[in-house]
Amino acid sequence: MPVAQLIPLRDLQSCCAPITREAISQQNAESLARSLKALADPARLRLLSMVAAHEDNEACVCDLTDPLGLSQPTVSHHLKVLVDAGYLSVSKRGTWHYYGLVSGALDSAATLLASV
Amino acid sequence: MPVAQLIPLRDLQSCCAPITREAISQQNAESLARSLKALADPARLRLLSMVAAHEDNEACVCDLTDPLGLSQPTVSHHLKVLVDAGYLSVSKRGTWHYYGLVSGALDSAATLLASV
DNA sequence: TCTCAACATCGACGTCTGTCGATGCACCCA
DNA sequence: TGGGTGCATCGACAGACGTCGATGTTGAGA
Repeated sequence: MPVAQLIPLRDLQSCCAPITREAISQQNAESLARSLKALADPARLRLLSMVAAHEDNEACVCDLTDPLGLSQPTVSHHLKVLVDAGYLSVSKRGTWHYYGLVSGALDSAATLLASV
Repeated sequence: MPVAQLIPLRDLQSCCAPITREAISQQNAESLARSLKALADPARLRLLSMVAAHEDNEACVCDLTDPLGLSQPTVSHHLKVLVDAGYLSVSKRGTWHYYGLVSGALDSAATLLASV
């Protein structure tokens, strides 16, 4: 087998291999980065997991604050970030605010990530 | 059908549903957050995608700087972050530094994320 | 050995982010 | 109607982050 078939032909003026497909667009990169930034915090990952660990996939702030070891305003802040990013939803019943998992949100983020 | 069967019985002293499984640990949350933080930036997502778009999944800095629209030190910084997080690897041939995808790294991050 | 090119590192800067105490708001109950 | 509770918002602060120009390092070639 000739060497030319073993080593792909390349433009020797360039240092790199040719491009074989489209890269992600700037807009899509910014959108995915925003979604990932909302998840890229240990407190928020634990909040998501703790909500998922509750029956019916919902929990109220009072049950999340103590196990997390953070102040109530900080927990509220993190929950707001997760709601704004579309991972959690809120429903208010009386004085309690119930945060619930948005089904499929985490999975679709993971799918987008794997396709980068 | 009795109401008791329509509305799940709950401890009325508590505001939330009971816990049905273990939440993620603090250590695992911090580890996953570090991995996600490395990805949670549009420039780094585009870098990963641009490397993946090159034949053989590798590219050198000079081919990444211009399309990204950032300065060479900034691109170098982002590449270092991706290498430190295990998403890229470097191989040096002469003056050129080739950044290559670490196979499976993105997928395993996506899998971890989906299991939160 | 000298120069040039590719890339990393350094130092500095403005901005964003995580955190908390203080405070405000809505709801329940006596 | 007044007090208490659950939660959000505000203001402030320290630390982390993204970016760039300047400079250092390493290898190739004259």
